[in-house]
Amino acid sequence: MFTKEIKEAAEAFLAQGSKEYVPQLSVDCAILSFHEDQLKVFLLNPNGQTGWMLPGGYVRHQDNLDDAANRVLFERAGLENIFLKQFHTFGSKDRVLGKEVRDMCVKGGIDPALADWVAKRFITVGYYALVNYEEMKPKPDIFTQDFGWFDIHHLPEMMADHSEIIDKSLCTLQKDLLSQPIGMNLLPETFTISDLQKLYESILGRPIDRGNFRKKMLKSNVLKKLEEQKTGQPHRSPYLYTFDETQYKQSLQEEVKVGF
Amino acid sequence: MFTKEIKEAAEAFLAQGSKEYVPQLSVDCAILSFHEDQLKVFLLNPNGQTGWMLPGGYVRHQDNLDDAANRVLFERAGLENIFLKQFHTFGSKDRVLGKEVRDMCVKGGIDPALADWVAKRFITVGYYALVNYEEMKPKPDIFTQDFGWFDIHHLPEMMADHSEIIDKSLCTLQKDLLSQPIGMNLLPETFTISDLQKLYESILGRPIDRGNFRKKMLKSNVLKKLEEQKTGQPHRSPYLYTFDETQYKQSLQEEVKVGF
DNA sequence: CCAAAAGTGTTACAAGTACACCCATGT
DNA sequence: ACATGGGTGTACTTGTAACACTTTTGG
Repeated sequence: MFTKEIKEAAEAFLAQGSKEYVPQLSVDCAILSFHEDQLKVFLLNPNGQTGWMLPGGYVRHQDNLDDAANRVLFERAGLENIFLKQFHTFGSKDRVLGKEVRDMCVKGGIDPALADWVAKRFITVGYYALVNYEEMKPKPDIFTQDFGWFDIHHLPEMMADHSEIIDKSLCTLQKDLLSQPIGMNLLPETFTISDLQKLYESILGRPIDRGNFRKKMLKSNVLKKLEEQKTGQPHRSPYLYTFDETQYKQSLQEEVKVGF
Repeated sequence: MFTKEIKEAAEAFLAQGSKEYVPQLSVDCAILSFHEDQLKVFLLNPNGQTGWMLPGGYVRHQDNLDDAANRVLFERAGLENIFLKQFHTFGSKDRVLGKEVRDMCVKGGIDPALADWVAKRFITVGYYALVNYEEMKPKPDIFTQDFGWFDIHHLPEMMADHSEIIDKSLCTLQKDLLSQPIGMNLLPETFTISDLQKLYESILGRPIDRGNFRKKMLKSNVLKKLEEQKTGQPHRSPYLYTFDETQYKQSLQEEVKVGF
């Protein structure tokens, strides 16, 4: 199951972890992207396990909580300066991976005592990240046997409460859609209005009226119409757009208005 | 500074704490109420300190995170089954009360080594609670020298990052106001529309048009008009209202609609 | 009677909803 | 030419904002 090098790396990681990290605290990242008209989430399948999980990490004593989440993103996805937002902290007393952890150690010939600190009950802080599918460079860590993208509306069998975490991240994203523009992080540099609509529909999980979506988006001023058109399809060529970064960031910060 | 009994209780608490609680993790509660036309937050002033802080607590190994928050509410406010909502987790690496804790121990004649676990860097999960001012029965704990209600828009000097936590709780409540009815927890059994409006205005921090507020509230169906009127003021007697609990809870659960 | 709050109505404008219509493109 | 998606427009409904008018009350 483990090569000699990986086994040694795993032992080294486990041996130092109990000193280096804040105990019983982790961060988990729902890394989301948009590909083939689907909102997808990046998942890992750990060595010797059947279920899938979110990429996560621990919080070093000298790190802010957000630093830890950014580190996960950098180490697993090779991405920096990404849209990343904390959305909820999960603290059920049953959040324990003791069995799975000991199981993995035994299978890999590692002394399970080294992993005692990982086998405890963990509180995890959930973050969601929005990334571009093409720019993402997934990097497995030593405990990963497989990884990949999954349609967020059709998840595989998940470990522990990770499907609940994903549900909550999606729910938060849906609410954020109310008051914020979304897309600069998920779409390529240029795109059509139709692409943007498909993104919104995949997030909301329901169809949107074409004409109304178009009007609302154009009125918001975050889009810049380009001269180019997208060709190669058996239909009328749509115009390409790009985000006006200044306007986009401005409307990200605008406060939500209550109607009275 | 400490009586003998309190000193012993404090020592006992500190001695067991490092075993009983998840290390370096706390919950803090912004307990909010409405009184004298102001949105108020309940604060504590610990022994020998000049600044104020939110009531908080630690998470027992056998407790869910939410249980810990509910315990704080019960121990400090004598309240059960209260509206309580997690809103953010604060994890700056600088969240350390080492100096203050050791200072308090020294002043109180307690061995500072007992408080080593409290003096570390803490990650805290923020909750806000909505309570009825009259029903609240504040109970000081052994480390409290003073406590009281403060206008959330005019806070006293706060310890550490607690003013930031309160700001975020208020901001969250303002956003929640968009999609949820608020008031059943904060107002007495019966109230006038004007009372409700003052509550909304104190949360939002800005005036609302009287006529429009009234129409919007009545249209939402969460209010039941009573026969009684409120008398005793030198003006026209307003009708009293109460919340329709069924409708209220229903609209609490309704999902936010995005305009498309 | 009067000041001030309560209850109600009016109007203008913006936003959301549901369509219908023509246009452009590769096959 | 034609099916299909793209771009645009219209009519209807609903929501928001600002404000005016009347009613009721205790002093």
